Amino acid sequence: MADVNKKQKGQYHHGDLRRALMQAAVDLVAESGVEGFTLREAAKRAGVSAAAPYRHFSDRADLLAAVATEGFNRLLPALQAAIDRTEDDSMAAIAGLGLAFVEFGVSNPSHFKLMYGPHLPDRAAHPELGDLDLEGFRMLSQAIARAQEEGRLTTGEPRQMALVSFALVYGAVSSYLDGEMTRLGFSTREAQAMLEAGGFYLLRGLARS
Amino acid sequence: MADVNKKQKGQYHHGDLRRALMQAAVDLVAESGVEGFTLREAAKRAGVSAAAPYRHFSDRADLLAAVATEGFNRLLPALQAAIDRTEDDSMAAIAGLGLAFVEFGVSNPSHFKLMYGPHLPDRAAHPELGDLDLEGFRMLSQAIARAQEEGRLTTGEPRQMALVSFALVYGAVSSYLDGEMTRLGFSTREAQAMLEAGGFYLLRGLARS
DNA sequence: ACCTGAACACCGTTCAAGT
DNA sequence: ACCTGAACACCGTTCAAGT
Repeated sequence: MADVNKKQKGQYHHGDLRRALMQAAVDLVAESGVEGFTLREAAKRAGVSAAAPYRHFSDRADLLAAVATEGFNRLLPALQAAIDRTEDDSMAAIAGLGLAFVEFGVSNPSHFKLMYGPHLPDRAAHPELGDLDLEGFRMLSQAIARAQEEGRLTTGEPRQMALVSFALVYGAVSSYLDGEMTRLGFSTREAQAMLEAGGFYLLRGLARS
Repeated sequence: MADVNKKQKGQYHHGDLRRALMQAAVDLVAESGVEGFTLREAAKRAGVSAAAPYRHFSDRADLLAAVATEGFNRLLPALQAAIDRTEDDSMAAIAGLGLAFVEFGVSNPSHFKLMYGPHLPDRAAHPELGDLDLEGFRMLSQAIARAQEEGRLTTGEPRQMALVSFALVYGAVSSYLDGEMTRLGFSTREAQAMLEAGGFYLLRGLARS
C-alpha cells in the first residue's frame, strides 16, 4: 500500500507523478483557492523537483485543465444516473439533474471551480472541456424537451429554459462555494433548504398552467 | 485637463495615485482577469515605482478590496433608483432590481468579479464589504416582503425567496462574464433574452396562484 | 508626507545534464 | 523516458534613503 502521492526516497521514477500532481492541485485549491495553487508547491508535495511537472503537463494551466476534465468525467455519469433513476417521471428527472449538479459541486469544490470558474486563461487550448460542458447541458435540454412533450412544462425554447435552470443552480453552487451565502448570513442548512425551494419555485414557473 | 492616471514627468508627487492605481486595476482585470492583475504593472501604468502603492494600500488584496467597495457604492444607488422608479408596482420593483443588478454586472465586469468572486483572500479584513453586500440583499428582501403584503407573491420566508432570486441573477451574470454562455453556444443577444425570460419564469413560480 | 532603489523570498518556465 | 539543478524573468513586499 505504497503512498502514490509521494516519491519513495531514493527512487528515481515516481510511479504516477501525473496523478499525484493532480491530487496536490485539488488539495491546494481546497485549502487556499485557485490563486493559492502553485506548481512548485504541488511538485514539492509530490516529492519532486520544480521542473518535473513539465514532463506531464505543458504548463500550469494544462494541469488545471486536466483537473477540470476529470471533474466533467465525474459529473456527467452522475447526471446520467439521475436521469436513469427517474425514467418514468420527466419532472423528477429535471429536479434530479439539478440536485445531482448541486451535490457534485458541493462534494467537489476544487473541480467545480476549475470547471466553471474564470481561472483557465485559454479555454480554446482545451477543446475537450467545451465538449464535455455542452454534453451536460444537452442532457438538461433534452429532459426539458421531454417534459414539454408530455405537456408538463410550458412551451418555449428548451435551450433557453435550460439556460435559466442552469443559471439558478450554477449561481446557487458558486455563490455557496465563494462564501457569499455565509456572508449574507445563511447557514449551510438554510442554504441547502433554499436550493430545494429554489428549484421548486422555478419548476413551478416553468410548469404548464 | 491633466491626465491624472500618469505621473507628470519630473513631478515628484503624483496627484491622485490612489485613484490611478484603482483605475489601472479595473483595466487590468478587464484585459486579462483578476489573475492578470499585478501591483507592479498597475504601478508602472501610473508611472510610479513598484513600492509606491504601499503608501496608499496595505497590500495587493487591499487595493482589490477598494475596487470592490467602489463597486458596491455604484451598485446600491442603482438598485435604489430601480425601486424608486417603480414605487407603485411591487412586482415591477422586484424585476427592476434584477435587471439593475444584471446591467451593473455587465457594465462593470471588473468590479463585479471582485465584489462577488473568490479573489479576495480574506474578506474578514474588509468588513465594510460585507455590510454593503447585505444592504443590497436587504433591498431585495424588502421588495419581496412588500409584494407578499400586497398578496401578489406566494407566502414563504422573504429571505429565502430573495436568496433564490439572487442565485438566479448572480448565476446569470457570473456565467455570462466567465464566458460559460458563449461556451454553451449562446450569443450575447440570446443570453440577454434568456435573462429576461428567466426572471419571468421565476417570478411566475413565486407568484400567488 | 510621498516616493525611489535595492533587496529578499517566491513563482513559472527553460534547458543542459544526469540516471 | 523521466527527473534534477541552475538559471532567467517576474512578482509581492520591506526598508533605508531621498525630496
